[in-house]
This record gives sequence, structure tokens and C-alpha cells, in this order.
Amino acid sequence: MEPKIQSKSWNHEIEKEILSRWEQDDIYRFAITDKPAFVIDTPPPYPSGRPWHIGAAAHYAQIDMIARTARMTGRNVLFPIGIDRNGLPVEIYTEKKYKVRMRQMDRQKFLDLCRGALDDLEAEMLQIMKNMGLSGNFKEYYRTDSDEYRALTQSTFIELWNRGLVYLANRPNNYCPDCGTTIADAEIIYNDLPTKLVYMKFKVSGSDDQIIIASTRPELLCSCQAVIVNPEDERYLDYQDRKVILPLFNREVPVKFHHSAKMEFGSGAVMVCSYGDQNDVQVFRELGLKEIVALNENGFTTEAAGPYAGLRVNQARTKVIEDLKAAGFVEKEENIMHRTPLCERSKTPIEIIPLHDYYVKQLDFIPQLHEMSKNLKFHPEMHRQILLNWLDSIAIDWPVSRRRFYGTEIPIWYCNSCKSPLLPNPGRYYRPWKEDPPFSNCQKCGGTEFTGEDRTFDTWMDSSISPLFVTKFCRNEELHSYTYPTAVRPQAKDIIRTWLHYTMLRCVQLTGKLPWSEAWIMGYGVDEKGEKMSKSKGNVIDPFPVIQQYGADTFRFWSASEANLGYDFRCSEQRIAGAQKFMSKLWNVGRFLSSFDVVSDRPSELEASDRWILAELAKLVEECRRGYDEYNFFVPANAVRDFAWNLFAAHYVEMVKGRAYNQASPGHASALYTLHKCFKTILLLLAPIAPFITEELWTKMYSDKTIHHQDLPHFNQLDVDGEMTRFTTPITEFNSLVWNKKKETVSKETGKPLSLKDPIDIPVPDQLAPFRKDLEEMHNLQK
RNA sequence: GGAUGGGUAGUCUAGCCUGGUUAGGAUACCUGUCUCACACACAGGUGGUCGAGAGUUCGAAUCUCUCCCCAUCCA
Repeated sequence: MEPKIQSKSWNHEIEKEILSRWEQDDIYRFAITDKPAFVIDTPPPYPSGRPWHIGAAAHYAQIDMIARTARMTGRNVLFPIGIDRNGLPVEIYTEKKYKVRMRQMDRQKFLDLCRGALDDLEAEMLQIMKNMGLSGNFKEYYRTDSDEYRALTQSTFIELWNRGLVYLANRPNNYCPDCGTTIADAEIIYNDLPTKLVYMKFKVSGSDDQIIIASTRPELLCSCQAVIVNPEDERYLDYQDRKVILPLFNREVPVKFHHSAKMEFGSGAVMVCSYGDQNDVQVFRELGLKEIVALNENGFTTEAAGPYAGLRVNQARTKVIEDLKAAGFVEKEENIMHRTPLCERSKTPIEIIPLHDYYVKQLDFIPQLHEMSKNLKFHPEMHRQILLNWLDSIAIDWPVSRRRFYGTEIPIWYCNSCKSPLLPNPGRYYRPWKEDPPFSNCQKCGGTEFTGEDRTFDTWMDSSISPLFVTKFCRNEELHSYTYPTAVRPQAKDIIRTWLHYTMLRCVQLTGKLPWSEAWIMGYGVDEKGEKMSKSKGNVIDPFPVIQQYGADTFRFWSASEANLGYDFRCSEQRIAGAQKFMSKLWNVGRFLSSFDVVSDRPSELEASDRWILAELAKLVEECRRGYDEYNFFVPANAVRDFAWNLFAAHYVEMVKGRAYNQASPGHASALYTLHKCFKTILLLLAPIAPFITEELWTKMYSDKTIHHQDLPHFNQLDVDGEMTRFTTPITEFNSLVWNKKKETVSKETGKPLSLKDPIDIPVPDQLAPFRKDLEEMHNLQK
């Protein structure tokens, strides 16, 4: 009766051995077969260095559970692993690390520094992903800055260009003076920042009246082209189309009615400048005003600012306020908190200035995206609304050009004589800023001199074709048609309006098809107070040391048992430790059962207790299946833990110990069969969640083949009498009753409460007659 | 201001869609126990006006309405 398993607790150091075994046997390889393909459009993580985010690690653990669930339900799974390496974060990281300025050094040297930095960060990232037990395709992991990836980004852009879906426009756009580039609406965040609200006196032309105008942007006075008031504001009814005179600049501008003027803000009259905010842009457009460019691309005031030209925004503001005061144009100043648009990356206030940028058409596609999104299944359904709200709020096409370096180059050359933009043929990776064009004559004018475009794409241009890249679009027709559209896009809910939306847009434009059939949206990992983790709050928990201390399976099981589908989940180390206890319990149940022979064939007659637990087991399997069907691992994780610990180990195992130990007992085989049947099922049900410990127990106890090529159990495969579950409550209550009695009874010999093995005289109720023998032996019930 | 989700014992959470026994569980706390797998365990216990109010109903944590509070996203 020696257990096959010796060690008394689950040692997660074993995970490393198991990992290398899996790697050697290459158990997750993917090839085209006649089974249905199941492709996961894995989010490629950005290697931004430590600390990583525990919520992100949990996210990847769960994506792996999706992959394992699909594999164990008969699908041919392609689980790509990629690393996102384009964009601002690495540029900022590199500038800091090497104390350099991107625009003040050789472009190629800067790119080389970035690449080196990414390589180091990436290695660490891949290692942790592997250690977490991700069953992805690490052998062929991809990078979004590889020639192959960038060539696809460029090819798809050229395709859109040729179809007229790209245009160049000069229009007011969000501009980050610090990053020196255009940014999309989706990249803006808003913070309340302290600022001065200045109440300025505007003289009404041809009268002694004056209008008070409150503004947080007095430095933009020079670009003011109108003053607007609300048409319902009785204070200004008489002023429509009259002129007011700009203080300091002595220029006349008209007073107009516009519904966007808020009566309760300041004096109710608003000056409209080009451009203080998005509302100014709208008013300029609607009223047909002529814009005056007050700020240039470096964030300095222009000639239009007259005496205030050539200053930074803040300097200009200070000086304008001083002069306004000196000339008696200021009624008062207030210190207020103002909701200020900031660049998501650099946290610099953005400016709105007219810029030449390339736009990808998206407005025309919104009705189609609306319609097609109806065929996209959301897990959970409630997060569909985030996408719909975003689609409804999109007001402009997508500006895709960026004045940055570490990104995919926009593949355009300009003819020096006729200035026409010329695009190369799709297929390879182009770097116009350093390469000669692949043509020698301008198609328009025959010119022979060209200038390469030096801008790059918005990184979402790269990210938004991930489902095309991983299915080898344009590169392997056979594989692409087998794998596209893909099965599922797993992602976090905060990038629905960027990644999810842009991917739908681009894939629909390029293939006419929705790129996936399901979107699986995970909530945030939040801190112990329920607040979102962020580096600025300083409440980020790094997953590295946690995984190192507790092991991958504990971390994974914690993540599954804590995060209900789509809901935010709390990250607390105490609860991770709680998950570890279950790993230990599972291990010990296995250790105990490993001392009994495995009976795989079902005996013709099963004892009542055995039929009872099998009925409960069937219920468990059904519930777990329900969870797995919608990739909600919260359900199986908690259901299996509850069953294994509180029913199977606590009650059933104790009830059948007698029969299990006694080989002469008539119910011996029935007990051994049922014990192992239950435990095998528990292991299979947990395999997608905790792949290491289940593999170890499975291969030690039941098979020399991996558990991860098994199928998830089906409840109708278990031949059970569902009626038996009616005994569950009476059985657990009777057991409690006996335990209570023993505790209350003081032993005459020891003076302590009775030990659980001491005899006691309690009759088994008639209702539980079928279980009488097992219960009597379990509790040592004697007359 | 708008949208989404949530408010259940000290803390966390299930149940709510499909109203019905003493509102499950975890953790913490208290008490006891080494009982032939497990003290990372076992047994027992304290602790709840299910955010507030109203309505529907024989009956509401669950359905309806109003309000308050929290989180996240968007103006």
C-alpha cells in the first residue's frame, strides 16, 4: 500500500522539468489537418520592462486556458505568440536609458538603440510567458517590427491607397508638442489640472458696452475669429452679428449665436480661436470661419501672435495676461480645475493645430461595421456596448501618419519636380527615408529625383492586422484559407475602441470578412481597494516575483478562480496563497489515491455511496462544461475546488476508506473504480487551468501519455443515476451530526473530546439505509 | 452630463436572468484535534436590517420605480 507519490506537497520546481518535456515532445504543434482550425488572435504584449502588470499576466494565463480548452474539445489550435515592438514607449525608454534625444541624433543609430533595448526586454517577457505554461507557438514567435510584419503593414496600406481609401488632408488635428507628432482621438486621456480662468473685457464696436469673456487660453487671442453666445441667453440677445474688438490686438470679430456656448460657464460668452479645443474646430467649420494658425509644430507661437511670437504656450500665456492686466482688460482671474486633454504617452497637454496628415477612411465603413458586429459573439455580452458606443461617437477618419521614428515607415516617395506621391508595389519592406525608390521615373511627369517620406504609421496600423499576419495573409494562401477568419480575439476591455475597432475596420476593408467569430473581453486586475492599477498611482503588482514564489499553476488557478468573465478582479497576495492551498490539497488527494490500484473497468454493481458520488460528479462535469463553453474559467475553477475539497475529500473519501483498504470487502473494486474515476475527472477538468500539477498527477498515476491530448469529460459519458444527488444533504448533515457529537463527548480516558476514530453510538437514519455500512465504518458507530 | 458594471457578515465573493426552505462559500477571528493523504490539514463556533426608500406579490437579495454611494470608460 505504498503510495506511488511520495512527496507530501506540490513542489512547483517540478514545473520546469515538465516544461522542458513538453518542449521536447512538441505537444502543441500545429499543422493543417481535417479537424476544424481554431486560431487565437493573441494580443502581442509590449515589452515595456518591469514591473509588468499582474492583471496582464493573469490575462495571458487565461488566454492559454482558451487554447487548452479548445484543444481538449477537439479543435486544431493555432496559438500564436507575438511581441509588439512598434511605437512611442520604446523611443521614450531609449531616450531615458541612453540619455539621448531622438531628433538630435542619427536616425539609424537611434533605431539600433531601440532595437537593442527591445531585445533585452523581450527576452525577459518571453521567459515569463513560457514559465507561466503558455502553450503557444514560441518556436515561431513573431515581432511587429520584423521586415515580414512591416512589409505586410505597408502592403495593406498600398492596397488601401490603390482603392482610394487613403487621403492626404490638412486639417486641425491633435498634436503632442512633446512627442512631436499627430495623435488619434483614441490616444488622448483627460485629467483635471489647475489653471487660471481669465475674465477679459471685450469692447463692443461702436458703443460703450463691453462683453466679459472668460477663457483658459488667453494666449490664443490672436487667433480669435468670433465670439459665440447661446441663442437662448437673454443677456446677449441684442448682440447678434455686432462686432467686438479684441483686446491687445484691436481687431474686430463678430458675435454669433451657437448652441455650444454654455450659459453657466464664465459669462456665457465664449471666444472661438483656432484652436483651443475640439469645440473650436467644430464652430470654425460650422460658421465657416477662416483659421489663423497661432501655434507651430514645435509648440511655439507663430508670427500671427505678433509681439508674442516665438514663445512657448505657457510663456505666451503669462505675457498676454500681464499685458491684459496692465491695459485694464482683465476683470478678474479665477483658479479652477480644468479638464485638460493630454497625450496618453507623454502626459503633455495636446494642442490642436492644422497639419498635413494621411487619413484612412473609416466614416464610410461605420454602418457596415455596425451590421457585421452583430455576428461577433461577445464574452461577456455586456461589453458589446463599449464597441457600439465608440462606433457611434466616431466623427472623423483615422489619421495614420506619425512624426516618429520607431515604427513602420509610410511607403511613399515624392517626385521632386511635380510633388506627386508615388507608391511602390506591395510585397517587401520599404524604408523611404534611407532607400532609393524601386522605380526610376515619375509616372506623372517623368521626373527622376525623389524624396522619401520620413514619417511612420500609427502603431495601430500594425496591430490592426494581427489576424491577417498570423494566418499568413498574402504569404500562404493554403494556410490562410484554412485559418481565416480566426476563432477568437481575446483582449482587455480598455482597448476596444482602438485595437478591436481598428482590427475590424482594416480586416473588413481588406478581406470583406469579420476577422473573428468571437471576442473575449477580460476585465482589469485592480488593487485591493478596487482601483485600477497604474504606474502613476504606484499600486502596480509585479507578477514576476509572485510567480516565482508560488509557481505557475497556483498563479493560474488563482487567476481563474478570482476573475469572473469580463469583470474586474482584485489582486491580493493573500488570495494567491489561498490558491496554493488548493494545489496542495489536490496533490495530497492524489498521493492518497495513488496507494490504491487503479480499477478502470466499471464493476457491474456499484455500491450506493459510489453511485451517489458519481451522480454528483456528473453534475460537476455539466457545470464545468457550461463554464468552458463560454471560456469562463471562474466557473470550473470554483466548482472543481468545491467538489474536490468539500464533497469528494471531506465526505466520500472518508466513507469508502474501509472498503478501499479491505481487499476482501465485496465493495472493494466498486470503491477503487469510483475513487479513481472521480479523481481522473477532476484532473481532466482542471487540466486547462492548472496544466502542470494535473500533468504530473496524471502521468504518475494513470498514463504515460500527456493529459493535454485527452478530451474534456462529457457528463453524458458517465452512466449515472442522477436521482442519487438527493442524498447529498442528508449525508453531509449526518456526518456533521456525528462529528459534533464526538466533539461534545468528553472521553473518560483522556479527558479530551472523543477522537474521530473513537466509537460512538448513533443510529444511521432509515433514509440513509443504503449507506449504512459505509457510514458505520467511517465513524466507528457501535452499540 | 452620458454609458457600463457594481453596492450581500471585518474583508472578498456566489446566488439575481427563470421570486419560495434557517442567504451559500472563502478569508480573517475564536475553540478544539496529529483521526492509518494532507496541521498548506481536520472538526466546531462568533459574525449579515442582502446600499436607502417606495411599489408589485400570499411571499422580494432576486421583479418595477426613485434616490444615494463606488469603480471604469466617454463628453
